[in-house]
Amino acid sequence: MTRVLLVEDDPALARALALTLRSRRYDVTVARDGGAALRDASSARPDVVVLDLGLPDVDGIEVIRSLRTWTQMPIIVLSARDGQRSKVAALDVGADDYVSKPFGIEELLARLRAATRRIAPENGESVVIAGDLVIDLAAARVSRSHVNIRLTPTEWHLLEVMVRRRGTLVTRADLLREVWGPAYEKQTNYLRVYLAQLRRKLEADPSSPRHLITEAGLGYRFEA
Amino acid sequence: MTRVLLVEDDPALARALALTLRSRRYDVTVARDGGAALRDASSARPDVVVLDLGLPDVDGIEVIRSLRTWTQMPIIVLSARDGQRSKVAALDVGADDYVSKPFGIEELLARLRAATRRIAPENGESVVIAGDLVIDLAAARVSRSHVNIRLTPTEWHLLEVMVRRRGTLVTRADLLREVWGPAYEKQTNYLRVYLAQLRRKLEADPSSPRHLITEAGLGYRFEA
DNA sequence: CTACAGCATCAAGAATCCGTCAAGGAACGA
DNA sequence: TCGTTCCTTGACGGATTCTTGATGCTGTAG
Repeated sequence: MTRVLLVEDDPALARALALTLRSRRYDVTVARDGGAALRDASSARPDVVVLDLGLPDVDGIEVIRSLRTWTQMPIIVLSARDGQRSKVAALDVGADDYVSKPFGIEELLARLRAATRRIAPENGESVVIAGDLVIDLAAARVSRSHVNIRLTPTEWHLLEVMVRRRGTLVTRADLLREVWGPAYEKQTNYLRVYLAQLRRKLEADPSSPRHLITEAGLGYRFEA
Repeated sequence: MTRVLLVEDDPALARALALTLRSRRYDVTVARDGGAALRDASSARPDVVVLDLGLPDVDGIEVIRSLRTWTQMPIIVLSARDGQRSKVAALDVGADDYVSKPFGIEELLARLRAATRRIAPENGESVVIAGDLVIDLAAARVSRSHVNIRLTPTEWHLLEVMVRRRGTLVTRADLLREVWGPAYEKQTNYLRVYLAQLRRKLEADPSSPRHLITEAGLGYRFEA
């Protein structure tokens, strides 16, 4: 289910939009101001952000800028202002799309579909095979020698990030940011603990891993 | 330079847009109808398509659909029709963005920037080949004669800086500043130690290096 | 021929990083 | 409510990496 973070200060509009989106099977979180938006973006880990530029506390442009310091998640901007200026500014600091009020709900839905479609085909093939491991990214399943393996949510999230970038180095900061959020970039001990757990579950010989490789001082790498 | 395929049947508008885009250092190809658009998209290999929906021969929606059968290049739709329907239809068959006429040129430029920013990280040609050395800057890997080589963080950082500026001299101060920080600009002995280590790991004959060249009195240079 | 400067090499102690274990606490479902 | 699962946190030994100083090499100038 696609997770949407809706940032909207007008309670009536927020309610209406959330209702419609939920009826289309989106998982919606609502934030009422910029502060809450930044907090929720890092805690709820949405797939897309729908952001109203007119917020009570901080400028919407600033919210976009803050988000873009640590994440590439798609941001769709809503705005009553019809001026070119805010439109250009929003897109330039990293927004992906812009919808002017008044807008039809169908247009917003179409843009949501377009935004999520863009992030979906990150790696086309969703089943990755590495030795006797089979990792299905779409279905969120892992098996070893045809036996299903249970992973906790955090374990899975970590594995997913590494597998999507298989073959390449993923820095510790990248992993921590992706899985735990930008506030945890320094908690490298989390990685130690979870990598050990993943290795115990996935590797034939956890003490000499063949897939979950440590790049000392830099980060980790998933090898197929 | 970013290549733009502009699909626009109105000659006046096409001229005006092409002129503006070229003044902003885009490489513009103009197609006057849907057929030409499809042909040019496959021959000119643009980075982005700007497509007017109102074409003389085929429906713009069909053009998008055809393009999407073989390419994921960003498509920005222009349209005089202000109806929700064509907007939704265009986005749903795979357009990335939609701009309603009349639009400001600044808005189009902003959307172009947003579209190219999305594809940018894919294009980074990051593999450098130097003799039997293969250096993948994105994946942070080095191999010699197809054998993987382990580098420590500092070794890698140093090599990365030199490879990114391959062929040109990199002064000692530049290297020290990049890798160890501005406070270490005088610690030239670090360079001696680490260059020796890199040569031992990367060069066939470390005592007569072919890639990691010393420029006496100045600095070092990476040769491919 | 000798002195010297600049660079290469080597080795060893210091600092940092990694894997592992275990325990306490939070969240969740029955 | 209770029990289970999952997440967080701290500690420790061992391995890796960084730093530092000493020593060797080479070409140039006096």
